[in-house]
Amino acid sequence: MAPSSVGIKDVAAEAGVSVATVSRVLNSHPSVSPASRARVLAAVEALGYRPNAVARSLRTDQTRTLGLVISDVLNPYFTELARSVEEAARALGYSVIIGNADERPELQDHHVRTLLDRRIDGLLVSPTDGGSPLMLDAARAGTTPMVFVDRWIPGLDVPVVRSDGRAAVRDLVAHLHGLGHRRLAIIAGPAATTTGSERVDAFRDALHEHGIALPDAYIGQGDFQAASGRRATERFLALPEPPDVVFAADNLMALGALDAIRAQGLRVPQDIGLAAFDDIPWFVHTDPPVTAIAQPTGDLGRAAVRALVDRIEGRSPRSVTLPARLVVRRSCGEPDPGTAGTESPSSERSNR
Amino acid sequence: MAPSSVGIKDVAAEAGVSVATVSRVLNSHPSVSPASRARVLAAVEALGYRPNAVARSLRTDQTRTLGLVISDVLNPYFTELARSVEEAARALGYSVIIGNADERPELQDHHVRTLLDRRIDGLLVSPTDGGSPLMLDAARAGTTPMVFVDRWIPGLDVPVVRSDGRAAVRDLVAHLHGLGHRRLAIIAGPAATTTGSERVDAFRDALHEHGIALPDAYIGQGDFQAASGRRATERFLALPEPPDVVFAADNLMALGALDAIRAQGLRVPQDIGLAAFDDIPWFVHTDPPVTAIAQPTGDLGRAAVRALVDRIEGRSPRSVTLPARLVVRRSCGEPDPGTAGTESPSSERSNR
DNA sequence: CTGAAAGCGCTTACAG
DNA sequence: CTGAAAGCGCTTACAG
Repeated sequence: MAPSSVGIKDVAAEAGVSVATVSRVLNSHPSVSPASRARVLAAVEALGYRPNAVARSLRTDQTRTLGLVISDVLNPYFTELARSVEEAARALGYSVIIGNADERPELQDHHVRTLLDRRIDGLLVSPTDGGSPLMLDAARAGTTPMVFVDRWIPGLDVPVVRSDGRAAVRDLVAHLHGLGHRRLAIIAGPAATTTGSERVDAFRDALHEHGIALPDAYIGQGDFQAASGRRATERFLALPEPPDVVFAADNLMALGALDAIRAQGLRVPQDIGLAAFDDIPWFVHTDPPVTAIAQPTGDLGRAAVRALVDRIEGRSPRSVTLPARLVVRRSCGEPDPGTAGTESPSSERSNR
Repeated sequence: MAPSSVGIKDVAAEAGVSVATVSRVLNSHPSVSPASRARVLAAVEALGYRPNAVARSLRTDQTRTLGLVISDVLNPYFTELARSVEEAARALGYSVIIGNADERPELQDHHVRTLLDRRIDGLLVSPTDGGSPLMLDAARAGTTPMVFVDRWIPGLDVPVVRSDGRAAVRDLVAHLHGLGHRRLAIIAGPAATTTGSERVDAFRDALHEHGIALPDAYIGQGDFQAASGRRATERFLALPEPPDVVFAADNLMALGALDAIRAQGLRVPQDIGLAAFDDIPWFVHTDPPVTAIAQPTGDLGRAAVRALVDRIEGRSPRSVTLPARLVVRRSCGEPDPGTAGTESPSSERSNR
């Protein structure tokens, strides 16, 4: 039954010691006699006592809690990131509170504010925009240790844990070029986000290496969510010269692109090719399987937690950049037989 | 710069009033003179003061926070549920802390315990098992208001918000029967979970109405995660008489089933049909599009929050059961032309 | 090894 | 309308 209204005083009374002694036992302070310890433990057990974390936090000024503000929970990439963050944090004795920004700066700020008010020990953020005043203030004040993950805000003294997709994008463009595609379009994320602008830049640069230009009409402005991918793709398809291939800067916009393509009764890759940034399990089973750039999501989450906890505990972590890699499937046309990068489903999901 | 170490005392000093007055202004207590209010507000602004939520919670004995323990974050169904829960909670002035059980009872208990220690105002749970001692204790003690969502634990005085899939399962079986399928198999969730057992029962009952039996060999034991769906399907395929159609009791096991089917080089629906409980955006684009039973996920989340907040505020909510519905696509064979239940992508995702 | 006491940052009767 | 003071449930020097 153990009514949770039991306090440390009740335990002290039951054990016949002072609350100080109870507290010491609970915090495994060395100087407690074995006898007292046993009595306290017995009382704790008997009463079903659980320390009030709120009171403890107020007193110790630490919550053993990390905040994680992600851009979009409906995005499997962030969901996987959140999972690995929670796991790594738990291993170090921290809880994590997740805030979902839904790609909306105001919602992001709402969560950051709430998290800060709760006095979390550290904050992991994947910023939805170029830096709201609140975010800039928080980062510059430095009161709460911060680390950026996936996306970041330039010019701030905050470690960044992310993956670099430049090489993979270059591989992708080489792959597309090899298949004979020349009209290549991209659905970009918001220019204010680092991943939004970087992926376009990397794409443009890679095209340039092949002597291909990236006309404005081939840059669709998306917001990393499905609906924007659909709209951008509709616009591409309405062009006098539609692209041969569309590269979606994240998996949700690729989903939207598939919606748009399907709505027009077109086929992938015969009528138009599709590739995506971020690889997810479903891409193996879409019609056709989608060629994608895979990030080492689990590693990113773990590295981010490590960096943040380093900061919290007074060490000075450095930024971490991990490589992404191209996974070729069939959505841009048949690759030459024997091309590397294809995979079996078992190898692909072995770590789930 | 507003160092966050500013406390209410600093504000009081700056405004030339007592901390009591500052507190009253912050909590919009009526009896404060306009002059004092203005001075306090100015001081708050000048110092960038933010109340310490930990201290406030300790004092008021409420955290304005809801806990949500879901079975698996990697499951898009729960992710969508979590999103709607957070949204509904936020509208009522509550934050929500999500705990991911990963379908593991110990992990579920870990999160429940942590949440209770943090003195959340209410707890929403989708139990991973039939009821751990901790969960039973918490529910019976009633110290923290609780509501079950999706799954529940029988015999407890805790409101349940869920969707009833019986009718939809019957529709599914009728659909399969109409297509000429007679050997129907199911990949079940853990028998200890309500959704695990209910879906098998509904399936068995529906088969019975058509004079079809459900042999043990056609019941694959899964755990709602992808790998188990793969294993169960491999076993089905190795049978002397493999089933015509496999019904996966959730979307992740359907993903696993697709993996297994693809690994054997078989085609859906020609070689074997597939249907799933839970509909997700990707099912429109898999090869082939997957026939699924859709739950009103957003409504469930909202209803769950409403019920929980009712409990917290002293009202007595009743349980809520919403219907699920069958969405026919092509993964079990071509439906007769003109059959209802098919849909366009736009109508389908109009609420995202 | 142990206990009395102060104090973490707030809120809220209570008295004026 | 306002302030002094108590107290939420803990932890932790301090003194013994």
